[in-house]
Amino acid sequence: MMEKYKFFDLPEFSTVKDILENERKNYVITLFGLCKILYAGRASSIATYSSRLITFKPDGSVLVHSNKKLKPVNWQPSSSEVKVELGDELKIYVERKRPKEVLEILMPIVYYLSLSKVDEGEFHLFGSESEMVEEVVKNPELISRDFIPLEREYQTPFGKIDLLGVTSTGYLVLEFKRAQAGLEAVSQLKRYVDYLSWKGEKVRGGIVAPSISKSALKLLKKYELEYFQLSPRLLSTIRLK
Amino acid sequence: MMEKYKFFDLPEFSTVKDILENERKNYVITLFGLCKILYAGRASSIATYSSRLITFKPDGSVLVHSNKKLKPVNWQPSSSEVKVELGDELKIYVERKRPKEVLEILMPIVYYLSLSKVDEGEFHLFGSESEMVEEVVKNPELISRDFIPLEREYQTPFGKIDLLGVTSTGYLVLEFKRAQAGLEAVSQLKRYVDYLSWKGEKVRGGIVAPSISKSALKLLKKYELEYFQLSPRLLSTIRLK
DNA sequence: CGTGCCAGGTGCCGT
DNA sequence: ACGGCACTTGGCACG
Repeated sequence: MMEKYKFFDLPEFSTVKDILENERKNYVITLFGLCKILYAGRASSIATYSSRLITFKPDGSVLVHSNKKLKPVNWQPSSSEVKVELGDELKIYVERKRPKEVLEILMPIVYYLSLSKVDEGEFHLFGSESEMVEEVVKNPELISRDFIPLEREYQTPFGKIDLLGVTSTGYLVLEFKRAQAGLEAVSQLKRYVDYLSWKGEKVRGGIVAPSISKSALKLLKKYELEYFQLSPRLLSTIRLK
Repeated sequence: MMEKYKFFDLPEFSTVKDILENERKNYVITLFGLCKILYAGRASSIATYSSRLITFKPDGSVLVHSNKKLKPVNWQPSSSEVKVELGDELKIYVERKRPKEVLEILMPIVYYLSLSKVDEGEFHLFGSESEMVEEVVKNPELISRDFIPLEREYQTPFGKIDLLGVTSTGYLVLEFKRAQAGLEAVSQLKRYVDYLSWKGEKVRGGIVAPSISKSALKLLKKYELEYFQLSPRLLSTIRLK
């Protein structure tokens, strides 16, 4: 019977190697120790010797955390291979095939190692962009009296339109944003509208978002596009105090 | 003298509360246990009871990890406040002021708690977009014989231009990408070129990137923009085998 | 597998 | 603080 968790105080390098090689698929493994880290792949980086927390997940993901922020200092996405070499320092290589990337972790000392039987669990998120689209499809009058939705995720050679519909004046392209729309949202919408125009269609375009930045609104008007205010619906049972 | 690390096997709720309240600024604290998680803020979510790893950093960031992927299931960015309530379950509230967001962690059991004195360390990254711009500024002939760089990060009302320069035919707007350029890059460039055109300037635009997607290239040509192939330089001492 | 794009994106730097 | 934008973006869905 596999244990739920285990802790090794000042483990020998050989113990760390053994565990990383044989238990990596069964447990989330956390190392705390001094480490220097070299990364080479899409970019390259050096993190000088410092004490950090390193986490290995069963799917091959690796995270190296400092004492600040959410993002790891270095990392390797899932389906990475782990190799360990013994020596004066413990050397851990984490390699990814495509794109080819290598993470090299050098550890003169490992203060502790822990094994944790972590589960996946169920997870539900509310308030996504696609939920906004659904709401408009169900209640097209949120956009205008004469709006008729035609197709979600309408494919063009230059990206897909969140929601394509028609009004009395022709096609209406809608681009949804769950948070405030910025310049990028306007440029994206413009790209889709341009495409339909090139095809000779009569077409309008609109951003659907809870808010829009001032410069985005200015650009929107320059391009003769429109803005429709709509917020994502959060789960009613979860409320801020 | 503060210890480098510490481990608590099956800690009492009161111990967890005490440590979270008094040592949070000094150590990275890791909890392993069963937990259910409610999140409400920009969106809302529910993660049902499951064993997960929870990390509290001194700056207030909190990460809840499952056994898969790089990204935490739930999280809270730095400068969040932590409150702990005792009861049948341990209740941990992590609150953020702006935007107002709450993370509620319910734990019927904590298998272990660990304290780790994690440091920040030095970090250097090579191969960023700004390094590509620097290279072109130093060697403008990488673009063309007659290209003269004028200004980096040139501000327009519709975003900033990575590098603005002139050639014998007028202005040249350059948009850099460290990885393959896609449709978004082209739309972004078009936005800047449009702006200078509206101002009545004679202007060309180009993407500078190691590669460009097929559809992006097609769009680029539709818009009469250009593509210049250039890769970011990685650190020479770090090489893939 | 390439390509597009959303994300509770995060983080950084500017006004 | 607001806003624009890069990021080893990560992650997913779809051709």
